[in-house]
Amino acid sequence: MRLPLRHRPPATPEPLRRCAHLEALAEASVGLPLGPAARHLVGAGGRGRHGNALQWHLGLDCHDSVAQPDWEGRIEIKLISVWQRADGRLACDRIKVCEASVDPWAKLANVLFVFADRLTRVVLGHAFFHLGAASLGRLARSWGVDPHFGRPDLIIESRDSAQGMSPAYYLSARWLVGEGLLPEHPVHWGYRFDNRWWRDVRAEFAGRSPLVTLARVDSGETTPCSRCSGRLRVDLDRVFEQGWAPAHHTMPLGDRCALRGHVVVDPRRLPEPHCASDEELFAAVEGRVPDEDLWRLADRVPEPEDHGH
DNA sequence: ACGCAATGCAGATTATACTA
DNA sequence: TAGTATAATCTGCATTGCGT
Repeated sequence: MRLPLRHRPPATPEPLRRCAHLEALAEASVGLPLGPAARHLVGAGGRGRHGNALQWHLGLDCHDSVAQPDWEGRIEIKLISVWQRADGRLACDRIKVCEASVDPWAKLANVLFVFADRLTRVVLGHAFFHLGAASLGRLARSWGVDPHFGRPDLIIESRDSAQGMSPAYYLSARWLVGEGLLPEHPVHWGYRFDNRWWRDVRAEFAGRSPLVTLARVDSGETTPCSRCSGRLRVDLDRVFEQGWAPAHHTMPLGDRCALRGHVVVDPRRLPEPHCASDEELFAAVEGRVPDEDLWRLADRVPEPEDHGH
């Protein structure tokens, strides 16, 4: 259920904060696959595991739900899962800001939003956001409007549980679009997402998510599996038209490929990685990066002398 | 009537506490 | 210390509702 906001919006915006080091990392994160780090990281929780993986790649520890912004106490980092709509524009879900006991206005004062593709978990881009006078004025309308019928962009929602409530602040997906954080025009990167198919496949394979494989041939009825010596039967016309298609793994079936759903994707929809080779990106998306080959973005981006604070 | 997008619920998973 | 039960967590997905 929805509740009234607990924190009154500030009368004046907080100052703009920036950091040249974080800007360099954000720029380098294009084409960063989050899957391997999410899988291998100890303590990376199920729901927030890709957000934790991003923080690890940026050189941070995975501490969640702290009142202070993630980066040097100045800038909050938020991972947004995105997917393509039918017309090629990007869409996203609403995001959690913080627990209802924490001041969301302070958290949102300066934010780095990082957008990752929902199907492949590859970073597509980012946006720095400052809650300045204009955007503060818009978001402040959420204070005082009816939580249900006023359609606020910042809400508190709590879930009934036996032990009481666990209320938290959330930002609507509408707000992210309205503030221009997602591109308004169709994009060439990322994939559509079919949640019905995703759910059915996960249900069929004991809750495990489908494995992603890149199409390596233009035509025919199968494409080779990069994890084993088998092949994937797939509608390649659909792959190159829609971006991806469900696939069936034929025998022989390697250990990693057994008991999993499969999807084949058009590799041309992956972004050009800024800080990795194409082969590193492909291996990560296809889930064939051994622990010892796991690399960290922060180790590849030199820290500038002047952070420009 | 149909397909897609907005909305809100709760499943799936991990963290923590507790027991043997 | 290992194993089991309970609590806490947030995003993924089902449903609703709208527009064509």
